[in-house]
Amino acid sequence: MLIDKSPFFRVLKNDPQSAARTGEITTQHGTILTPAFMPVGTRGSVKAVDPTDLLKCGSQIVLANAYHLTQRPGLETLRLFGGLHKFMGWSGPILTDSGGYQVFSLAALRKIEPEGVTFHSPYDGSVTFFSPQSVVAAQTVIGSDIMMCLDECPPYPADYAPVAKSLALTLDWAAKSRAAWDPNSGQALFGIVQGGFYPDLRAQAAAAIAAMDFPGHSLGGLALGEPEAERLQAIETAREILPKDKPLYLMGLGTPNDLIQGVLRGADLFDCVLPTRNARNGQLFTRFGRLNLLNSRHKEDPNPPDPACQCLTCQTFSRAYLRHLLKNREPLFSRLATIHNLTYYHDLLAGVRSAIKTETLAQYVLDFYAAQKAQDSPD
RNA sequence: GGAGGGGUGCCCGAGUGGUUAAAGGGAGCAGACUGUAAAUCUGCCGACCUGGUGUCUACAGAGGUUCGAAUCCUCUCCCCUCCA
Repeated sequence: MLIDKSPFFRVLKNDPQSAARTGEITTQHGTILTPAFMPVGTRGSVKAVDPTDLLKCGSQIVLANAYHLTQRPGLETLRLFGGLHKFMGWSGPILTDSGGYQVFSLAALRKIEPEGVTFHSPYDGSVTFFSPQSVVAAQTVIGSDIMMCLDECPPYPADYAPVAKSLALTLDWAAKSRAAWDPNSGQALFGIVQGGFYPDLRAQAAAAIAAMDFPGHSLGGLALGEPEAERLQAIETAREILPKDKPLYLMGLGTPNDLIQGVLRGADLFDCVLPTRNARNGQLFTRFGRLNLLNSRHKEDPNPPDPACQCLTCQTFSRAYLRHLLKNREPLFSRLATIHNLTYYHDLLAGVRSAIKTETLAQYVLDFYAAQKAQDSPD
């Protein structure tokens, strides 16, 4: 019997004036409307909120981290529970990062070799070796719907030669990851385009990754301190080379501005710790800029963080009360702030999807910046 | 009534003759945060003036010793513990 199998990715509509598009990614755990933002739940938990909160915020897919999960709780525990979905109580799609970012963020604790990376665990000091193959295997146990290749995320700034050398390693690992992946597993594997901010290296990376025929593509090594112009150039360079019938994921991005600029350059997926981390640190993203609830001017402010926001936090609580919770380290603050920031991020991209469909994206973007400018915003 | 201990900046708390406007916390104020070793980190934090090797005020109060005191001496006020 012939089964009509949905394609992994489908573009529903292209924006006539930019590279932006809206589409859908189909996984075994559900469909993701793109462009989409993925909240970061490194250890199988988006800090401060539970799966019910996530659904209410508009989260369609969450990100977890293969490196951290292998350290704790460990693959045996996850295997016992039948994968991360059941373990964490999230039945929607999951994307796992490989641990490539930890090659960057835990630079003092790892050693890179041609075959892989040796990490000294920040948890207990134990030593673990990660190869491209073992990382695919780990993500298979985790059961993520979208897996990432092990890569090396070079720091910024970096000279040409070391970036070129790093890229060669990442491309070698990508080929090995691709070979270790079972295309019929129901789990997708994305190749990662590195190359720093040298256009020829980015282009070379994009071409090489495209040739390996992954279900989707990621751009790594972004938002490491480089000027925005360089970041956007790197995205455009890769976008021109990568096939447009596959989803493009901008790893680690970003600010609301990064999301808009990414969308305009054809990005479909984003993830970033900013909405969740900054929430816990008292900073809320709103339609009119960032709001630091620590500031004393909110001490007696009866207004919600964002009057136009429909989230639980904005519908129920004042800035003054939220500031009170924050200053007294009440655990409730983290949840309420995270709910708001995630809702804002998801609303921003829901608006983008809608605007692309109605061919009003240009106006949507203009309105976004006009509103952001209404108050001081670092973006 | 007797014996002993103690009073330090908004709060707690180091410091027992000199580089002390006075460690360290906390509070307060501001900033940062981009594939999470982050409910974290950084800066400011006596007052004043144009941020300077500037002026003034300051370690319960008053007086004294000394070139120099939060630090030593005397008295006063207050607090705590134990014995009556």
